[in-house]
Amino acid sequence: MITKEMTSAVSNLLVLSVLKKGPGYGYMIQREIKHQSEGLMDWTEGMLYPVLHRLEKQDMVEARWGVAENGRKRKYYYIKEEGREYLATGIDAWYAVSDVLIGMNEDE
Amino acid sequence: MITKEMTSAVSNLLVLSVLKKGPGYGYMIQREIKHQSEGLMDWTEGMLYPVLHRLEKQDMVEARWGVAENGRKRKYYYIKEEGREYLATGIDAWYAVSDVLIGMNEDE
DNA sequence: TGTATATACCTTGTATTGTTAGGTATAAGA
DNA sequence: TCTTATACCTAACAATACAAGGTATATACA
Repeated sequence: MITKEMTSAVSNLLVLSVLKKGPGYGYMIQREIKHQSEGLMDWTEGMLYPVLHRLEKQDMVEARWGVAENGRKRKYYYIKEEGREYLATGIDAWYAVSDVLIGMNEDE
Repeated sequence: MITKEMTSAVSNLLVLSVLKKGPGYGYMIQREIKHQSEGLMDWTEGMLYPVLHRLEKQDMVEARWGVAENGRKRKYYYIKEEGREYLATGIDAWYAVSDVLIGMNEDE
């Protein structure tokens, strides 16, 4: 029961987490997140592409059209320094929120 | 740097976490969350009250007008069984998402 | 050859919701 | 008296997940 709000909260972070390890393109990122989450997070394209476009507009990633081995066109995304910083601070923030949630629920 | 999306993702859970320990009213819930988060989460009223009204409409809490010791009117909220269940599954989901995020960032 | 599936990109409309900015009212303290 | 804290509320705006649509090419299979 991953709420859409939780999805929203981590979408940027998960995409950047993928790109941190190397360039990626939309379809590949979608499958990678699905794989890494063991099917828990299976984003629609209407979810994925706007995220990528937003990250690009915010200068966290850079997009370049490229060609795959099979000749198919692909838009590759590369993480930028700002993206790395955003990811690092975002993960810290996630931990901070987690701590609050856990702290308020551990003592019965 | 808690994003608004993260706030959105835990707002229900934090309010229910407070009410799990006993009845509460708006202003008290707001301060309690601010206190428990050490100031990290300081919600505006325009944020808090819609959350409470939503939880009520979704039958996760019950609201009853009451009177404080000083004679001031207060709207007290009581968690319902559905609220407890939502909280439990919500926390599980939060852990699951956390695991994915951590898993994608631990191996360098 | 035809066709279904996987790959690969995109946008638009709808509903939800955080934020900002307002409003009302009472109790306590200076 | 006046300010601050307490205590509730709503409306307008902007951001965004999701559903549903669109286009196009490569591959596998009948």
